[in-house]
Amino acid sequence: MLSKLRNHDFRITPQRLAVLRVLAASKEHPSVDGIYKKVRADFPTTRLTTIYKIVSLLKEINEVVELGFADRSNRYDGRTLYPHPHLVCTRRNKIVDLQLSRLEDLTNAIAGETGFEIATDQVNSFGICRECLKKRNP
Amino acid sequence: MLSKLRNHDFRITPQRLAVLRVLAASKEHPSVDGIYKKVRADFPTTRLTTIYKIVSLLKEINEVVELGFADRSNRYDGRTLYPHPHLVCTRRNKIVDLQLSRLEDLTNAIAGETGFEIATDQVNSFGICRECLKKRNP
DNA sequence: TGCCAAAAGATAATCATTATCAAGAGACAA
DNA sequence: TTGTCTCTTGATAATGATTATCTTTTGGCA
Repeated sequence: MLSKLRNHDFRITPQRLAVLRVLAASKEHPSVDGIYKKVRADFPTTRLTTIYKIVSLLKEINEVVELGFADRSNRYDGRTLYPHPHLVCTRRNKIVDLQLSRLEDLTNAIAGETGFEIATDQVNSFGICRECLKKRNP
Repeated sequence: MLSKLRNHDFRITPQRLAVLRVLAASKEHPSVDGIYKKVRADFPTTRLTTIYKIVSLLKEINEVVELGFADRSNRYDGRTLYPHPHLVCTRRNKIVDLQLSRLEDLTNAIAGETGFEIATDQVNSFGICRECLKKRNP
């Protein structure tokens, strides 16, 4: 993953490595602030503004996928680098990845019907996950 | 549409009527600021903060659907009051509605496979629309 | 017509994100 | 290994959308 940084003539810094490490280890789609808090555990001098710059950089070279929501709580996925559906549990505020081949079919159908050249997709479902449903209805 | 306002014991004000009128007439999914500018044409004393309150109210009673994007440019749809896919042309920054029965199938499939109780969906595709493609490749 | 709760207006605060610029540090050459 | 140069970080301020607070106004009903 840092080979991509090298290829683009970006310098390898401890902060960038730390962000990459956090992203690679985070299944929960952290926010910029979430990444920041984890990076600070190892590098207490790091500033939030630096995390923003690194994330923005990774976005540019497609090493991270940005998930945007209406409440402007952007989250980042550094593990699955192509568009894929997400399930958002609104009770726990948890985001789960979803592998769904049908998404590709859907995208192709949309492109075919409309003549759109589709660059990326955003497919999110909001609701309550199985675990939370169980807790409510024992 | 204002019957819904009455049902909820909300007062009918000129500003609310104006916002409803703008939403009903707008196919282009305006932002809060866009609504504001149009309302001001008729009611120059209206403030942006008022539009925010009205839109937030309409969101609560499901008279408007909020479309959230990663660049936190929220847009509002007052014409199609159930979740539906959108096509975003990133060149013109235009948003087009999409009628697609497959979306319901997709939602049902997701719910079935994961045990999620899905409340709402967000399906957006980003790319370049047919018209813009034509302009680029004459 | 008058009352009163609700809504609009005015203003300030908040919060995520971006911009600016000086200080610090990768990476490469000598 | 050191020096240098440019890119990156850190520190700080600015921006822009949204929300909160409080006062004034007004819709709806007696």
